[in-house]
Amino acid sequence: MKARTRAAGTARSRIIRAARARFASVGFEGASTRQIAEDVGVAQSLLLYHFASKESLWKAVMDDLFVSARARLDEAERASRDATIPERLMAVARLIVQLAAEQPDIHRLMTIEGRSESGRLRWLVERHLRPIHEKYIAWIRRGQRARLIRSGDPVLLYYSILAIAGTTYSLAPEIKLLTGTTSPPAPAAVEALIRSLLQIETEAP
Amino acid sequence: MKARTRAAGTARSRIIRAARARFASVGFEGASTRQIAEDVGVAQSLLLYHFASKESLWKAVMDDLFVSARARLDEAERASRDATIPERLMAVARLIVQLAAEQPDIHRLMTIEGRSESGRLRWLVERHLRPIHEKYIAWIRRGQRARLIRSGDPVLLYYSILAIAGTTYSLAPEIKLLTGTTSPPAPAAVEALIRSLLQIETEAP
DNA sequence: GTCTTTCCTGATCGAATGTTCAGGAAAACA
DNA sequence: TGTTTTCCTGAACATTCGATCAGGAAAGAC
Repeated sequence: MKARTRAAGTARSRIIRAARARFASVGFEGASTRQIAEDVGVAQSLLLYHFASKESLWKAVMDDLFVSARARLDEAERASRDATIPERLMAVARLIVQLAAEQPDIHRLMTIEGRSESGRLRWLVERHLRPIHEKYIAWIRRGQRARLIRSGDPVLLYYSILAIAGTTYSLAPEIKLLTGTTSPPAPAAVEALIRSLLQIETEAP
Repeated sequence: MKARTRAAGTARSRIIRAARARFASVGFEGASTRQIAEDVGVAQSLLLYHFASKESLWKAVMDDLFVSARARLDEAERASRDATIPERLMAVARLIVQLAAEQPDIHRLMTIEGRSESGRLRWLVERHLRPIHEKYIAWIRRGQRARLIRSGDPVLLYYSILAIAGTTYSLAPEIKLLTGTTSPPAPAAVEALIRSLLQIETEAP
């Protein structure tokens, strides 16, 4: 049982990883199952054995992505349990920047789906996005009531955080072509930008 | 001659408009010429009569987009000719926000191409992006030397402006699904956010 | 009127798309 | 060992893809 599931697991997970890259770069409609299968080095029919359809493969990619992301978000929340709301928010923002830097595909996948109201977007919002987003938007609102965070539409502020963190790394190919710089900005610099966006003052030690 | 070119002009431009929408929502690979033709209500072969290939249609869409955008940018520059560098930059930022609000497809098209190093991205960077971006990044640098703009990587700051302005409107479908709000944030609110990001102080009248 | 250029359609091409299915290989169970 | 479940392949399906081409319709030139 062990060897079998391990072998199956690697094949399945390698498919998911290749599919994530394809979906992230050319979108759902643009990605082809044959191309993904070739990336992995398996028969194309294997994709449809493990996942009933192209769409359910896409859902599996998203589930895989968000399961690990949400686990790390929970961890960041627990670690900052005793801090102030703005600092807890910054702890989350720091992780978001880190995730975006490690796996720019996350932001690519989400911005490619969020632009048109499709069934996949609805699925994504209800299953993964809403639980995450609503929590942190509520945090922003709390911080604003305590006058510790910049005023203004909390949704706009929240999406600005995601935009800065994500775009910096998901548009790396464009920025590289434009500037010639090989390495993207350090997460610390992006984090500092978000801090000044929210007008959270740095704590004196 | 007049009636003919007018009729041709409208057919051609209607194709460009429909192609822009399709490319923006499903990307280059995901968009199909047949679908675009159906949107316009013409034969698919007409697309390849006016534009030699799908790729040259995409380039025509981009040219059409940037010709008008750059004209308006030039106008904003001229109008703010006598202002300080930070205020000139804010005048440009205001226009960028306005453009993003009017035509969210612009940001969608650019973020969909900038994520993978393709021939189309290289074409776009050299033909349109570089002349625009390098100018404003130089502006940021000048403002920083005069201590009128927040310090930090100018490229990061510039792309953060684009990210905030664009994402707010290009992800409108997602935000609408998430929050239920029908109307996106007012451009003035986004502009104020950019101002505080750059730490540009509001002038006293 | 005729002639010529421009605009547009329909049919068609080979290649690629997602999906289905029969059957083989491999592993786990007995 | 033999049996059963799981994993995987190759061939085939109908549909759609971008592109080509012959020819008709429309419009301007003469």
